[in-house]
Amino acid sequence: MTIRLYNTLTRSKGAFRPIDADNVRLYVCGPTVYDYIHIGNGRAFVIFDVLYRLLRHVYGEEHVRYVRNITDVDDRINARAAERGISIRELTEETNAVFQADVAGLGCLPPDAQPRATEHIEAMIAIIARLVASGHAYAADGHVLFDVPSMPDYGRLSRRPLDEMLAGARVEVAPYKRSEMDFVLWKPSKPGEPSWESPWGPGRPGWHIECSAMSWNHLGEIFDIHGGGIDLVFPHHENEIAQTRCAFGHEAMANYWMHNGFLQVEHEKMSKSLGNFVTVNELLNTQEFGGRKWRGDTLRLALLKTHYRQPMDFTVKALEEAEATLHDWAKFYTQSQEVLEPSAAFMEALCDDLNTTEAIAELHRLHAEGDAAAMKASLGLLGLGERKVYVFDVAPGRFSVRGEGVETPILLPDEQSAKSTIEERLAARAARKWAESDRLRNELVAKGFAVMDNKDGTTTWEITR
RNA sequence: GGCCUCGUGGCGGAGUGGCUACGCAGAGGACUGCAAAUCCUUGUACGGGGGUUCGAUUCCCUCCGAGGCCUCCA
Repeated sequence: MTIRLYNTLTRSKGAFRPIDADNVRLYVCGPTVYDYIHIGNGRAFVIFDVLYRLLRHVYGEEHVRYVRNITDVDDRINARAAERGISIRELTEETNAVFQADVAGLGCLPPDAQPRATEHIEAMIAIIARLVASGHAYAADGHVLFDVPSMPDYGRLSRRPLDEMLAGARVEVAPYKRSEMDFVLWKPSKPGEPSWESPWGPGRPGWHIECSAMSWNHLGEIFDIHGGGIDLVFPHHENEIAQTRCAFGHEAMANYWMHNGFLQVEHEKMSKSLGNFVTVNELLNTQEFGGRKWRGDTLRLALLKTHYRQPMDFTVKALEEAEATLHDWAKFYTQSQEVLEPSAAFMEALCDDLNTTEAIAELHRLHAEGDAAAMKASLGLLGLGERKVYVFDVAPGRFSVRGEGVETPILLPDEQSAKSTIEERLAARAARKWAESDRLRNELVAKGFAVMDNKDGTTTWEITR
């Protein structure tokens, strides 16, 4: 099965051919752990998790290596730690712990490695040393800078010819730079800032060098796919490419560059000033967005309903739709214990540059056709399909649990009272006391149960949240 | 100013040179004490203008509109 991917390098979609099919390598830029990730970050991690799952499915679980870094040295981290009066270590540990919980909540598999920048300073220094030795970098005033004009095809990824960038530069140029485009590889630290020894004096790495060092250590000098948000194309990814290619002399750093589109919240750009900054943590654990907590799979489905390269609008309405869809699906697919292969149409959609939108349309078809086993397998590739539903059938004096997804009866605080309310309601219905029956039903609905009367005189109830 | 993306039915959102996207919402019906759930049926579309073509929503040009990047924000 051939996967086709859109490659930012070529601005076109083409067949994915790994360097080594027994060792398919994927690198994704992870978070800078100074604050909780927002839902836009979450979108990127969910998308590349789906890619990871697809690669594992096609090439075999043992033959795919996914690396997602943790950036734990950064000026924003220093600033935030000082602001909160805690140590940098405390801040990054706390933030990373929440990040891990967030991505797990979104149903993302743990990557094969999650390297930290602070553990790769030596590798960064090694790369910088190679760049200095080969004339692609120079030390000046305690800094080490990448000499951009030394790389003729700098700008290939973002399609910014060097001369145009120079002409259009609006940056105030530091005096020690030879060219205004040159970027920092190493810089001196102020007192109190994290600092490491280096051949150019004590200091800390620039931002871009971290990813070059970590991908090199964990995936090699050249690898298959590098992913991230579209805003990273320039300058971050462009600079990573410059560093890695000039240090190791290959034609590429990664053969395929994939970038996800931006996300808006309720038709507006997400920003702190607009007050619509939505974190994954608050979606999962608080009622701040839309007045309720959201399940991770609901967020995930909502994120995947839009193709990853498109800009998307994140709305309460979309979440409610996704939640209803998953509930319906779960009632269906939990009826099957079997897990077969994903359907051919589903695979075709996913292999076509991760067309999750079309893949989801196929899930609706499988649902309509009653193919629960194929649906479970297909859902699994999207990281969905783990939802349990609790469906109870009750006749006077008898409760039974229905649905293969239910191993043990649930233990909700309201469960006992729900049971007795349902018994009461059955009695009221038997006596044709409709007002009483409706009152009890409303009571149950308010508590989060759906109540459905069957033709045979029994009642079915479900937990809806 | 430079680079880039997008503009599809009430809403969300795929895709294609000629053939139903899909979902939600809506309408009608079956079922129900009433509901819910489920099932059946059903309507509405490709920003404007040119061009290429037997034929364009789908390719080209242009205009209008929305958005992103151009100093560390996914």
